[in-house]
Amino acid sequence: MSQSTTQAERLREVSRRRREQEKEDLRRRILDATGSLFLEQGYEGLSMRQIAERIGYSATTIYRYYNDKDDLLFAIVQDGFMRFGKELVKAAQSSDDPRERLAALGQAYINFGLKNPIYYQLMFMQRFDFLFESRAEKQAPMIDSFAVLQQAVEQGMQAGVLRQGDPETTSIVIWSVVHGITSLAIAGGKRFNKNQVRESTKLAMRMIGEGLMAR
Amino acid sequence: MSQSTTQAERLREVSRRRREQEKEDLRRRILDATGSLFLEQGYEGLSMRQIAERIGYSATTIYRYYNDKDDLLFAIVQDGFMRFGKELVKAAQSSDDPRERLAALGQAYINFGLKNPIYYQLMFMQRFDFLFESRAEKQAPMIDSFAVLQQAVEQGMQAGVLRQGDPETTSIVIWSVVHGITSLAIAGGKRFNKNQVRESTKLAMRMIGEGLMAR
DNA sequence: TTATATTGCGTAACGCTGTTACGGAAAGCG
DNA sequence: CGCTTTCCGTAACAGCGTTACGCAATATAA
Repeated sequence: MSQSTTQAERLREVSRRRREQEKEDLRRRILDATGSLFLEQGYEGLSMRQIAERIGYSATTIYRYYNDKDDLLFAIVQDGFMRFGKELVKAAQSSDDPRERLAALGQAYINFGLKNPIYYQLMFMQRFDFLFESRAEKQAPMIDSFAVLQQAVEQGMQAGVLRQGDPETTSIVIWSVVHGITSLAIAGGKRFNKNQVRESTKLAMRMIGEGLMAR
Repeated sequence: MSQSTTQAERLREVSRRRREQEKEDLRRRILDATGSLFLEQGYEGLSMRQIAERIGYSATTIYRYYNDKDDLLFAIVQDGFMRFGKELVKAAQSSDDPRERLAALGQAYINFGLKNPIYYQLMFMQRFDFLFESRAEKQAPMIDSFAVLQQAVEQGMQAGVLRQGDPETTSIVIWSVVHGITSLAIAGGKRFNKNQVRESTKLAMRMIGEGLMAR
């Protein structure tokens, strides 16, 4: 029955796993609470004490799971980039045609920003520094998101749809366009209405089409 | 000699002016201290008490000259936009050719961001909300800066250099490109080196040239 | 079962922050 | 000289991120 493990040893094992699971759960609860509170209060007005209150723990407890507030925010940004990356991947898979794929990527980028403005501001405007900060090599989600675009660009070049050149540079320029429109749309609020966003997007797409695509 | 004004009246007048001048001076000193401190400490880590200490006053005194910290920051942003606007105007005046003018504007925009990264982050990333917030109709510097670009676009369209279309939309798209490159260059730091910035700028200019210019 | 070791968490505190109520000193003014 | 206005500092409030410390509960071993 017990193959070289006593009952006590097995109990110790499951007990250890349960405690690890509880730790993971609490860590997740902290992250979720931070996320929801962040959506309500925004970047400023997000405090450790409020997060703690929401999950029913003391503020100091958070420090057993995250080094400091920046660490917690970095996790939020990571979470955002994972969702962002998924949207981009979904868009990239929506078509096999490189041209349509790039258009879908651009639209997916802008849509993400418009649907998650608070997160977008954190990820790309307020804490832009996280994007390039090497945080114990844990910045995979950011890199992956860019990789999706760059890969599409490379495919476009190989297929002869995009003009030849450095894929990274081309990706950066495309990123610049969609980021600019997105951030302007978010900040503009009422002054920059939906129609203007749509028109700008349309014109930007055409500009990319005629400025970067091969003919 | 005294044309219907007594000496006492004249004294009262100059005294009043002197006090007004002193108020203006102090207001300016607060703004300058905030600016220099902001350049050193950045957006976070800029406190009323530090500003006060730098000018030799109590922290509460600042509140006699600015409503709150946001009001003070708004003044800083205004200051930044005045300098920004001047750079743009200078660039616009550098050439009579609409094509060259637009290129100069784009380059001036990017240069401003690279030379004043701290200010650029405040103006266009951290407190982007100031851009569109109507603060007692005091947002002229922001509007003016955009106006310079939009005017150049209109001239370009009239001259047949730029493709016909809504000047505002075209301006937004151009702004998006330069803003994207600038913010990426600032945030990227070492990862996004000067050469990449130059290459991206060059490609972006060409994209604008072939995507928005008439042929 | 009992004793020891480890883990998990809260309390209290430090030095900050933005902001306000209040009082006192100085200057203007008749 | 006396009154009024202007100007500014002190003290305080509530809140912030963060840390040192200690207690209680649990796990482990005898």
